[in-house]
Amino acid sequence: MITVRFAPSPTGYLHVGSARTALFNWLYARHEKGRFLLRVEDTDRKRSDKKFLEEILRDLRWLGLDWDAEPVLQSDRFDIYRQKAAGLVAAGRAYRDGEAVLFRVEPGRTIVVEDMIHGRITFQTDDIKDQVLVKSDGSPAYNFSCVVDDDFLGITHILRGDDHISNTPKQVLFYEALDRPAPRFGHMPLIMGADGAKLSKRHGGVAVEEYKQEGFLPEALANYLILLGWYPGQEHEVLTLEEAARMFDIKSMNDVQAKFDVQKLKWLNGEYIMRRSASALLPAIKERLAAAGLTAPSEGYLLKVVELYQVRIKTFNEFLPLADFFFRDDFLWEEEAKAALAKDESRELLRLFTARLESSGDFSPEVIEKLCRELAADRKVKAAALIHPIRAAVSGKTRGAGLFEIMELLGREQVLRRLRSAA
RNA sequence: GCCCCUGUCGUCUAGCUAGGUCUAGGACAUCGCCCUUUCAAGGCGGCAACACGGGUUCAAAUCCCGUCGGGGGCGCCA
Repeated sequence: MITVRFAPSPTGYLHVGSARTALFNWLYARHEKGRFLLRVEDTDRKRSDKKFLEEILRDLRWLGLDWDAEPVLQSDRFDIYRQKAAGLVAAGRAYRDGEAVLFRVEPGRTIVVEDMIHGRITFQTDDIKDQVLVKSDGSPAYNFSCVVDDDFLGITHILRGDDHISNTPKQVLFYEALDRPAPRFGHMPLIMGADGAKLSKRHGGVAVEEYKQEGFLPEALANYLILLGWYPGQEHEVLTLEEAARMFDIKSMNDVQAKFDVQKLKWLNGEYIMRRSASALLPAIKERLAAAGLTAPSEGYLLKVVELYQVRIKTFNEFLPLADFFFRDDFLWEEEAKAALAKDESRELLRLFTARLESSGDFSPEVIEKLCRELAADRKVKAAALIHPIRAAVSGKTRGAGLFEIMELLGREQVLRRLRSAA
């Protein structure tokens, strides 16, 4: 059985690149019916914070990941590392330099790593200097604690970022000195920003949390992230984690760095939003309403609004700017909407329409539309010439859901009030 | 400076392991048309790539070499 791990360092938020690493490890474990473990690399006590760890775990769960054992903390295992290091000193493989312990790297050797993603990679020990095992303050150096713990946890496969490639020969040397079998390694290319530079804030966010706040669905983010470096095949781009786990094949992972494309993420998110039932979208929408200090008149009302708009938004944050008028009278007016009411003829049409609407007892979309088209015909103008001003008066927007459905939802009183004040 | 990874449309990629079926396929983005009260959604269509230079071969996106480009590493950070 295979065992893999994700080893976050609790010194900050969960980076989307790290999230992708975690995702692929999870995918591999689930596909192989193996185990997925978490190890917390909190050896730097000054920078590590329990709060960060909790956030990271929360974000991993949010993405849909689960793990098979309680996370192991490296800060609990300092004695072990020191013991192992002392053992290497006793065996003559390491030496003390003050309080620190250094590993002696034998020159003139070639280290060959059969990488699961890149294939064979060779290194020369001449390029590697002696390695710190234990620092002067007694804490373990990264590569050493990493090896000790991966061995302790029974890790069989290490899937990590390309930035760890140069750590690999050092770690291989440690396994050898410890007389322990080394796991298989697989290094996946890093994600870059749209301009090819390191992914940063200006590319649209680096933290998983930021995407959550932007209004992305975890399923969409996870889906997008696994598409960066792995191709499930045509017709299979939109898939759940479970489907991905079933189809996953580490041999088909790409060995080329990929650029993070927010456009495609948005498209995917839009796909998820539009395919989901409106009621499933309610919690996220309610959050946005609450943040703006708004409330919906009723659950049923909100549900209908969402049904009307879920096909038109790519993220949840796009909802309110488009649909605020359903929840407040002081809604946002687009400049183009104001322009639609600027002409005297437009307001004249609006007044005539308002009068006809007032005298109608029925307020169904069909009747409103009939009234609208009749008036247009009577005045010998195109229906659009009337519809646009009405939309503007009622919503302050030039775009949105079908006007007659909007009006029915808003209700007779509210619509008439807005029409009168706009005319 | 040294070491390592890598180079197919703007982006993600299929194809490369076993060279011909590739006038290089799909998706996102973009452009146009249809639908239509608008915006979406949907349908149809267009634009768009084998980094460059050598070599091997009857034949190269696919194999080999070099150049150039992108990225990572060389911490008592992780």
